[in-house]
Amino acid sequence: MAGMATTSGRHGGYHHGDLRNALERAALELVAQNGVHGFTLAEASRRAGVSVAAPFRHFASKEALLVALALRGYQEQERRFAAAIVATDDPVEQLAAFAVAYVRFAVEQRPLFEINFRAGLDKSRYPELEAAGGEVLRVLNGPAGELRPHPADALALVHAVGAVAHGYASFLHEGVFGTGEDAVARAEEGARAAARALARGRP
Amino acid sequence: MAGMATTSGRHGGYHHGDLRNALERAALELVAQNGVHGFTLAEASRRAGVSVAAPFRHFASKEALLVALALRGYQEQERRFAAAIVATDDPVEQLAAFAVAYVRFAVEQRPLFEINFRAGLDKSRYPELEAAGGEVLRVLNGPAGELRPHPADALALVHAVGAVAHGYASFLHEGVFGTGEDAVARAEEGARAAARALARGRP
DNA sequence: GGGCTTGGTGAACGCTGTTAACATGGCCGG
DNA sequence: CCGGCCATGTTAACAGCGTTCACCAAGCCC
Repeated sequence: MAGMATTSGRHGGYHHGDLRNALERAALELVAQNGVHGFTLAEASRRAGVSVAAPFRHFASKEALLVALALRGYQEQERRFAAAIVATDDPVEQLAAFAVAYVRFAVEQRPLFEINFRAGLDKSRYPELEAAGGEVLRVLNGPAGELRPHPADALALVHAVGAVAHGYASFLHEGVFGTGEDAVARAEEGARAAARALARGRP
Repeated sequence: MAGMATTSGRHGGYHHGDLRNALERAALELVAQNGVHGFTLAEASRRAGVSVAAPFRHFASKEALLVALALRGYQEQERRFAAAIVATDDPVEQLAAFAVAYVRFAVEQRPLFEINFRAGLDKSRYPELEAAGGEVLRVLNGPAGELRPHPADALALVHAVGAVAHGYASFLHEGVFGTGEDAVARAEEGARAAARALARGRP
């Protein structure tokens, strides 16, 4: 179904009608299959049923397509983190839920996670990325941040929990915990336990 | 000096004499400048003063060159982690030193760090990598591991500290802590504090 | 000193990203 | 209703990349 040129059938011929989205979806498929370095604009064009030059009507470059997806990745992180945090009032459990949500995002949206952290996108050349990344942090701790207790070192704590969750996610993808659902569970449990330990172990 | 064809001058002409090492050094330079995705075998060949086909006498593919460097990266991690751990007998401080060493490795050997974790090398297709990665863990905790107290959950603790250190290193490279020496110090300090909190916060 | 092995060369292939010139067709004003 | 415009497709071309192949140079060993 991904090889069809159109989704609604209205634009049968010369014009695709929804190429931008079709390219983004094809890109995610390719990243899922071959990793971010194995994604190719030409192959994405083929899957969308379009010539290799067509994508440049919608994206300035291959990198720009990845940037668009990276933005979606940051938004998705934001959404998931916010949902995790409002689920409880206990600040320790908020951090634990944040850590678990981080690992789940890396697992369930692996292509987005890879694009965000392994595509080598130069944030200084794409200020939109910088902004989106900051936005994610702001959800956790900022002016009107969502975390309840707001101690003075809340930012440092969020950094520490984010770091440990990121590490578990990376190690999971690296195969350190093995493969399969067991490995995912180990990573989630490790991240949760580490978040609690960090939240309590800070004087 | 990296542009010269020979290092010792003995092989002036047709044969390079030390091409394998020259290519590895050129590759590290390129990764340092352009990131792992911006490294090009052709450019490395040019810097070594050799034709683009020459590298294939020493490496089966571009990926194989990266694998060779990844092995060096794992060895370097091993060396640094072992040194950090023998510096003290206090198990908590051993873990803290390990975390700091992890961040320092990422900073001082950034190209190796990037090749290890961002090159997208398929460990299942390069068992040597799998083995080298396991070796690093063995230094920290294994049969005859170096960590002193060896509680039952020592492996989980090493995973947690490794994860948080990896996260701090990644966030540092991502620019989360800003740029410059201050950012490095913040990452090191965060990793050290987190390691201590984890080491103590585990019942 | 002749031949084998190691390690270079140059040309060629197909694939990639990217650009330029041209084609199509949906839509909007007359 | 229709003619033209603009967004969005096409084809053709280019340079750079990884990789292979046939050929060549030179150090080495008997």
